[in-house]
Amino acid sequence: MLGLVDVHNHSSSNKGLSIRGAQEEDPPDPQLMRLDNMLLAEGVAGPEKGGGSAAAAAAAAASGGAADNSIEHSDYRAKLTQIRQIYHTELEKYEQACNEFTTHVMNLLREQSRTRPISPKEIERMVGIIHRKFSSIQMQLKQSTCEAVMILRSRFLDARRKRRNFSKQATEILNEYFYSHLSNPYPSEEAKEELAKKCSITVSQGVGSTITVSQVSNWFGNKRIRYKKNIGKFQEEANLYAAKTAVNAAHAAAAAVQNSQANSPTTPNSGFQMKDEEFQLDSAESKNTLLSNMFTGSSGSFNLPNSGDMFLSMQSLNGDSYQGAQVGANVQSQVDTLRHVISQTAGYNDALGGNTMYSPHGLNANGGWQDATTPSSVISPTEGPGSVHSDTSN
DNA sequence: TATCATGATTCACT
DNA sequence: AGTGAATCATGATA
Repeated sequence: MLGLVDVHNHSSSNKGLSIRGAQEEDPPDPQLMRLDNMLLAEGVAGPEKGGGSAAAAAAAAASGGAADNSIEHSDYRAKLTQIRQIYHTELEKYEQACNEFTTHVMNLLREQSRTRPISPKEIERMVGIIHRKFSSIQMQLKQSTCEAVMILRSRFLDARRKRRNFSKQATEILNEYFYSHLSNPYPSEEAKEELAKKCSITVSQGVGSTITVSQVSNWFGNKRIRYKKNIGKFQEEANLYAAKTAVNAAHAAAAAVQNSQANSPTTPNSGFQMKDEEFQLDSAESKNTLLSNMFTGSSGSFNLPNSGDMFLSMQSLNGDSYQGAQVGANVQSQVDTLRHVISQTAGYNDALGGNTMYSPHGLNANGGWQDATTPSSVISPTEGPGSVHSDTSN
């Protein structure tokens, strides 16, 4: 049985006086057994190595959570280690105190034995009392340790079982990504990690509140499905974020234009300018045609020498220069935003119940998102299933 | 307290 | 393994 104060091992200094018997007298306490078993199971008692990881894994398995538990695990382990340390420190203190007290009593008895006869039975009785007293103290320690572990564990589980809303900033970051990648809202593993990191940095939900990659995945899963289910409901939100990112895109593009003009002063007119007057076209249709031409129908598979250079990117889209290779993330985001902004300025009425302003260009006929890596997935910004430009023009 | 919003879970599918 | 869809469970709000 672990953790019981074994005075025998420490009482060699009690010359001549036997102090055995205390434990033999006590029947095994079932409650103490339970506490010991639990502490062992939780990795608080027992061998130091790997303490708590099994329990954390068990807790994770019990919660049925996804694979991305490393952060929670390390959190859990760290706290369990803390509890473990406190437990062992206290235990040691109690052992020491018990020994010291026993020694002290022994010395007293020894002194008394000069003036009166002291039977071994009396000594045993005294030692028994001391041991029982310290055992009960130990029991309390074990009990409170168990409680601490239970609390930690329940918190660990609750954090995953209970739903907690993300902070506004975190939701904003996720939404910004979603709406600026609306044509293909499937962040890569790296992007998810990046988002999780970004959200966790920005988030101030309190101690230990991080957003994990699986939470990002959950969020995008939910978002995609809910967006698709009721695009109209998300119109306003989409407009908001598109406008937001459009500002960034415009800034980036303006900077890019400046750059490129500095490099080549004789910019051809066919170049893409981030100015409204460049899009002074008659109808939404023509604007969308322009866009369709610009993107050659691809929802975003083009090769960029410099993903941040909007102007050069657009020029490189002419002809067959796009390769269907890796999408420049920044430009893709800007492209999505621009599509939205352009469709937004195409004369649709905001008052029309909201299912017209932001056409779900990223959705294909089956209601699924186009695969951005498939060059054949030609889709016009407003030619998706939710496209209602013909309706709204009436 | 009813209702909606939303994060998490489950399951089937590819 | 990643995703869509359905569903659950809880938080927020009117």
